[in-house]
Amino acid sequence: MVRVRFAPSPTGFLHIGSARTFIFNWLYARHQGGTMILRIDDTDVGRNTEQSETSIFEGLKWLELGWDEEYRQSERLDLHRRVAEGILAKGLAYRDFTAAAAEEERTRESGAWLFNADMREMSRDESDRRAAAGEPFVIRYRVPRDSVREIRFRDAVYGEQSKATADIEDFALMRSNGLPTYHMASCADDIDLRISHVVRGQDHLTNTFKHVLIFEAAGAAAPEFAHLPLLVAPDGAKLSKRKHGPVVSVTTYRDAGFLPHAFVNFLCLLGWSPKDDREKMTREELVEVFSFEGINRANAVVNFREDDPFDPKAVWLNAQHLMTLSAEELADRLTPFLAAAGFAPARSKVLQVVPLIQERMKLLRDGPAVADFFFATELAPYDSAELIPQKGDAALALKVLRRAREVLAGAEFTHEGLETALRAAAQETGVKAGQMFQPIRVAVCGRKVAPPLFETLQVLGRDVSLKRIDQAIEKLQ
RNA sequence: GGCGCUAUCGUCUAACGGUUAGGACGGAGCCCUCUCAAGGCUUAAAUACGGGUUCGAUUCCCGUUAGCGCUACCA
Repeated sequence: MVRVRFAPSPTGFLHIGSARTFIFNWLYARHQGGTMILRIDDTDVGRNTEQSETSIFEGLKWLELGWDEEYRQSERLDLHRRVAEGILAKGLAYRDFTAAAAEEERTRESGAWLFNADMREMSRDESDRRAAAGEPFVIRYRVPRDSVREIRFRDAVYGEQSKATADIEDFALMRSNGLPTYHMASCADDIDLRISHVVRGQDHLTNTFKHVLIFEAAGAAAPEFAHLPLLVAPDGAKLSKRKHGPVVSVTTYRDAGFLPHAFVNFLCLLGWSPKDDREKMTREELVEVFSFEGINRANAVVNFREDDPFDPKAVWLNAQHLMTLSAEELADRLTPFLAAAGFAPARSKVLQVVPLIQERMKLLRDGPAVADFFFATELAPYDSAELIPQKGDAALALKVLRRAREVLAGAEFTHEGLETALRAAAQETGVKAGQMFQPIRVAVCGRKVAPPLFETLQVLGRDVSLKRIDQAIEKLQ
C-alpha cells in the first residue's frame, strides 16, 4: 500500500518548491491508488508561526489537489520521545551533556566534527546519574565507529547511494529542551504512519543516511526514497523570499490569476518529463503518466526576471489551460478578478463576454483590462486620434462613423447581420473594410486592440454601441 | 575545509553506444486576418573542458572546472 506524505514546517509561506514536492507526492499517491498525507512538521516551536501555517494551507487548498490524512507533529511528541528513548536504551544513542554554547564553539573551530569523545564514551551509570540530577543533555545517535561501514540506500531518482559512517557525525535525536530534532520526529512519524515512500527535496539526500541509521536503530524497515532536484533562481541560487521576492510564494501565482491546474502542470515540468513531447497536460493525464523514472537529477531554473516575475512557460501554459475552460468555468474563475477591478456584471453578461476574451488573456488578472469596455458604463477617456483609420484623416473617420451610425441603427445585431451591413457600408462609402471597422472599434471599445468587431457589437447591444459612436462623433467635431 | 549530488539550445527538457542531437517556451520571419489574439509554417540557438574505453560516445570510466546541497540542540 503506497502511503506518501508532504511534511512542511510552518516557518515561512508556501514556497513553490514545496508546492512541487507536494504535487509529486500527490501524483504518485494518485497514480498508485495510495494515500496522501499532510503532516505539519512543527517541532521547532521557536520558529513556527501561525501566519505561515495559514499560508501553507491557503496555498495547498488553491492547488485543488487535496489530501487524505492530516497530522501535526507537535501532537505526537510522546511517540518521538518513546522511539528516541528506545534507541538510547539499546545503547545505539547516548546523552551528551555539553552545553549548547560550547557546541557552537567546536562548529566554528573545525569543519569535521564527529562526536565529543568524553560524552560518547561516558559510562551508563554516570550518564544516568547526571540525567537524574537534572543536568540538561541532548541525545545523540552513536554512529558506528569500530569498523568502516557504508550506509546504503537506493534512491528512486538518484540511484544507489552510499556514505561511509566515518563521514557521518553523531547527530542529535533529542534536544536539551526535550523536543525531538527534525531527523528524529520525521523518522518516528514515518514509521508510525507507515509511510511507504519518502518523496522530498534533494536537500535531504545526504540527511537520508542519518535516517537510514534511525530506521535501523528503531527496528523498522526504511521506506523507499525519491529525492527531487531543487528549484533554483536564474542566478542558480536557491529560491528565497528575501532575495527573490514574492515570485517564490504560491499565493503570488494565485493572486495573479494562474489556474491551479496550469500551475501544477508548470511545476511538474520543472524536473520531470513524461518523455513524449507533451507539455500541456490535464491533472488526469499527469496522474496517468507520472513516475519517478521521469524525474531529472539536475536542479531546474525557474525563469523569472525582475521586470517579469513569471516564467514565460508558466504564463503560456496558463493561457493554454485558459483556452480549454468552458464558458461557465471561466466565468466563475474570472468573476473575483472583475470584482477586484470594481466590476460587478450580471453573470449572463460575463458568459457572453468570456468567449471573446478567452484566447486574449494569459492570466485571469488580465481579464478586467481586456474586457473593461464591456462592463463599464462610461468608456475610459481615449485620444480622438485613435479613431482615425489607416491612410485616413479625421474627416474620413467622421464620415465612417456617421455612416456606421445609420447602418447600425437598423442592422440586425447578429454576427451575420452586422458583418453584411458593415461590409456593405464600407463598400458604399468607398473605404476598405479595415478603414471602416477601426473607427467603430475605437468608438465602442475605446482602443484599437480589442476582440473582433461583430461579436463585440453584438454583446454590447445596439443602444450602447450607438451611444458610444455618437460620443466619438462628438469627440471628432 | 570534509562529504554528497549535478552538468544537452537563453530556459524547461528528449535522445537508456550508432539521430542531419528531437520537442516546448521565449526570439526572428512569413501566412491567415476587421485590430489584437489564437492558429499554421520557416528560422537562429546546445552536448562545460581534458583524458580514456570502444569500430563508434551526449550516453560508460577517470580527472578538471563550475553550480548546488549537507556538514545545528533548523527543517
